[in-house]
Amino acid sequence: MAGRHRTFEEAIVLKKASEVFWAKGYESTTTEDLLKAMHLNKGSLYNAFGNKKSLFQQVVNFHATNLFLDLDQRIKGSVHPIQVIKELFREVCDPEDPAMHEKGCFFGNAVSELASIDKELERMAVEKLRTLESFFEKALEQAKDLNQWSGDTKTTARYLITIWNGVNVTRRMYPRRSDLEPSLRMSLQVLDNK
Amino acid sequence: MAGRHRTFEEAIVLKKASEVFWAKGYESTTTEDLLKAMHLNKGSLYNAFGNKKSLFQQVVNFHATNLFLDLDQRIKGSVHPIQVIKELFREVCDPEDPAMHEKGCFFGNAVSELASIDKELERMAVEKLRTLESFFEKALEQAKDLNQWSGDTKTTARYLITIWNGVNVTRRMYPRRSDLEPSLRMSLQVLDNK
DNA sequence: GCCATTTTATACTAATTGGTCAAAAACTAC
DNA sequence: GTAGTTTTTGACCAATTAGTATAAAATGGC
Repeated sequence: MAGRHRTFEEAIVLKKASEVFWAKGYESTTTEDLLKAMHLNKGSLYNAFGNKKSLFQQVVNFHATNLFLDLDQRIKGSVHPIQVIKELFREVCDPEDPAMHEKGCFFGNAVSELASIDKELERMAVEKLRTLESFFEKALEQAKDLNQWSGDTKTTARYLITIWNGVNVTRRMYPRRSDLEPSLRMSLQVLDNK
Repeated sequence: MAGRHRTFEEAIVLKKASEVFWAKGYESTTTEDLLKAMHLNKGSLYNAFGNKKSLFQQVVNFHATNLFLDLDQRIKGSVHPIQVIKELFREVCDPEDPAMHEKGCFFGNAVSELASIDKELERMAVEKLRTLESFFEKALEQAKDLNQWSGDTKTTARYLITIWNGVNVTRRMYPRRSDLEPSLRMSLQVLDNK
């Protein structure tokens, strides 16, 4: 294949784009915002990613792939799958970067914003949240096999994704860990069923 | 005071505006959308409500006033405050109009959308969600006084607002009542503490 | 009836939007 | 080196945006 090489790394510029979309949402992010963050020119962006919607779809997939790869790795080897779930929620309530609080969950944000705006993009974000739910389910099943937990896995997984969606809004109301911890502890009591 | 009278009812046009903002969010709602829904001309709208942001603020207050008036009434006379909370969540999971699912919670949507866009509007929506949380708290205290429930009211109220924020996203993932009910039942088990 | 005041209607504006285009630059294959 | 292909660059465009200006219509006090 002949022709000039790309001067940018796809993973790097997609990461940059995801930060902008994550913070500002889909509609409020302008092409100008993206160009600046990705250090690209207009032609390059449209040549490489098509258009704004297509870029967003690729960003969603990129973000999801990274997240679920990490989650799978964490759960795969673990002998304490319940702990993996708990740690995940702890990270949400007490992130290294406190600015994460105002960003919430990328997929949850997308669902909220796009539900009445763009059904195709909404369905895509919904699908990613469902994948996250299925990760919870997998972890619970694993814990069950290890006799570390008992309960209805499907119902509990759906309960957990609801807690997930919830804390990602509530953390904007109360960005301080100490304001979130007691109710989070209450939320996760279902994980202590032996 | 001389001059021509208004030909529109403020409450009616604010209701119309709230439906548009609720469905499409703040940024994606155009003045054209508002004008069409409110059956107003541009001049009338800007004369009566200032600008888009000011209109949004008035809509948020209008929506909140109506909601909290209704909630206060429901709880005021009730001898079963726990039931009032449960009914509220049932209505969310099984609304008369199924299209409500994709609209979610007006305030939660606003928080998600505006957290990184407009701090002033976000704080306003956060404040309304806090008021809703304080309503939960009041109902729980009332139940406690009636010896119908025991527990930590503050923590449980914060837990409930998190469930509220959560189901208002999860309902977009699963608009069917039967897909939401089991996990909702699990969520509300804390209300059965005697 | 007349004047002051307000609402309504519509034309207009300046800025921003997502997206296109054409030419130059950089590269591969031969 | 040259032809052919791709990426980069930046100017350009049509549509849409929130908001303004101006004039006509409607109202109330006198």
